[in-house]
This record gives sequence, structure tokens and C-alpha cells, in this order.
Amino acid sequence: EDETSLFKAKLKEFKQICKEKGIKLTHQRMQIFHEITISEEHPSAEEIHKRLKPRLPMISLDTVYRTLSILEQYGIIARVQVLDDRGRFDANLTPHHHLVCTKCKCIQDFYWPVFNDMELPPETGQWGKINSTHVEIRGICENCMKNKYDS
Amino acid sequence: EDETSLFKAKLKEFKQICKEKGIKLTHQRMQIFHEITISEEHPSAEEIHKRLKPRLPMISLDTVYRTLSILEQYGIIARVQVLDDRGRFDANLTPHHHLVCTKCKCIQDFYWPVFNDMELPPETGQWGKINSTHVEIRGICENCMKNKYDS
DNA sequence: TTTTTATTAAGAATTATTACTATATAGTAT
DNA sequence: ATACTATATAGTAATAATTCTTAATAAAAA
Repeated sequence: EDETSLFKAKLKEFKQICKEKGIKLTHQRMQIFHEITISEEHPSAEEIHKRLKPRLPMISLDTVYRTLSILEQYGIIARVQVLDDRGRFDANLTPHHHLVCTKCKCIQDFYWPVFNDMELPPETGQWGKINSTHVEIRGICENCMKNKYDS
Repeated sequence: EDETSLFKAKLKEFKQICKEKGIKLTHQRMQIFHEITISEEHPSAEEIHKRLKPRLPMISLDTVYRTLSILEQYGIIARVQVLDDRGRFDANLTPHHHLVCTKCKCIQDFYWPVFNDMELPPETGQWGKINSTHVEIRGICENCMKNKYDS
């Protein structure tokens, strides 16, 4: 399918970067990269570790953390830090924004081309070198609104 | 000056809320409230604790955390969570946005009325109840750019 | 294949934050 | 002003997320 080809392209890019940067291409790294790439819900390191456990029973949490940091460092994935929660990761690098539920802490992507094309206010021009611009909307998701009398 | 009168107004609001909510107005709380209100650089709990230490040598870090949580809970201050860093706090509740340096982790406010008045993309309408919309720009601040060969 | 060097697993250490508990204090009634 | 009661505090212990340490292992280079 399309998803698979997208993943293959990403994997190729990943292998390329590893070669360029002299990073060893280990089985664990490939698996972690795969897991983060196919998932949509911005998982945490611990979540990824849990998902890999059945296939890689010996994989350590530290390796997951380390690998995610490296992927982030080389711009292959992005770190999403919202709320007072654990760090979470996102392999979607196309310009997008986040809807964050302050109750269940779910994160949903949304796209906003009109925003992406906007000119930033002049005061930001003197600040330094801008790398990313991102909108974070906080609120309560529909699902939590429905279950407001829970717990 | 103007700053002082602004602080006085905020303090009055704070006292009012304490009275309404049955929260006791302690010396520590007033001092913590003062410190967060006069500071511009979104200090962490630990930073506030450090700043209060000379005046209040016995103040515990736990009290600072607890008080900041209460202030946040009652909407008197806001929590700013960026990067993989500790939580930081902001007494500026007027709609504003953040420039975040990924190197020194400094946070600078900026204002963008044009953005505030924009209509959000339709897909966000179905998501749930929106409480806040905030732009986060990441990059390297001018100061870190200058000192790029440091450390 | 052998050597070199980076990476791994496991668990210890660290850091930010929260919980616990006996004492102290604010707010209120006396 | 004094006493009372509930809440807040300091100090310390506990927890949770993340990073560090080290000996063993695996990938890339020779």
C-alpha cells in the first residue's frame, strides 16, 4: 500500500543518514524507527518500549530513550512536549499543529496551510534563528466531554 | 510606577480569590505570588525557590510547587511546558505567544493580534472544547547564535 | 576473519515533582 | 486579646521520568 511505500522511503532516508553520520544501523534502532514511524498517536518512550517488548523481549528502556534522542537529534523525528507529561515523539515532519486534551492528554494533529503561509510579527525577526513554528490548541476533547462524569 | 500599580492590582485579585475560595493568605504565598508576578523570564519552581531563599531562608521547595499549582489551578498564573525541561510559570495572562531557544531554553514573549483574531481551521471545530490557542516558535536566540562556539 | 569501535542490556543514579507527617499559622469565634 | 480549628508549612521520604555506568555484544572496517 501507500503507507508501506512511505515507510520504505523513510527507512531509506534513515539508513542514508546512519551511513553519513557514522551511526551504526542496529536491529533495535530499525525496530524503534519502525514503531515510531507507523504510529499516529505520538507515543512516549515507555509506550514504544511496551509495544516492542513482544517482538524484542530483551530491549531496554534506555535503548529506546537513546535511540529516540538520536533520531530527534538528526531531525528524523520530532519531540512533542506538552502539559506536565512525559516527552512524546512524532515521526510526522510535515508542517502540522496539535490539539491537546488537558484531561486524557491525547494529541491530535491538524493542518493549517493558511497559518503556515502567514508572515510572523516583525518583533520575531530580531530574536534569532527560527527553526519551527507550531500552534498548540489546548482544551477538552469530545470524548472526555462526553465522559465528564467519569472518575 | 506603572509596574507597581499593576502588581497591586494583581495582588488585590489574588487576595480576593483567596477569600472567595477559602484559601489561606500566608506570607509564603504572597512572596511566591510576588516573585512570579514581577519576573519576566518564566521561572521554574526551583528558580523561584532560589530567589526567595535570601528573604525566606526556611521556605521549602514543596511549598513553592504547591503554591504554584494552586495559582495555576485558580487561573492566576499559567504553566508553560516546553522542551524536555522542567515546568515553568508565567503570570502574564494576556494573550501572547512564545519564542523558545532550544539551546539556552530561554523563553521570550511576543504578541500577535492578527493571529489571535484568525479563524481556526474547520477540523478543529469538531474536536471538543477549546480553551487556549498558542503559537510556539522554536529556534536559537541571538545570544546563543553569537556564542555558538561556546562550551 | 580479525580488529576496532559503537551499542546494548541491566541496573544504578539523577532530576523534577509529589506525598507524608508533625508542627506552625491564618482565619474565625470567643 | 485569646483560644480554637482547619489548613499550610518545613523537612524529609517517595515516586516517576530520564540519563548514566559498565561489562558484554554486535556492527562496520581492516
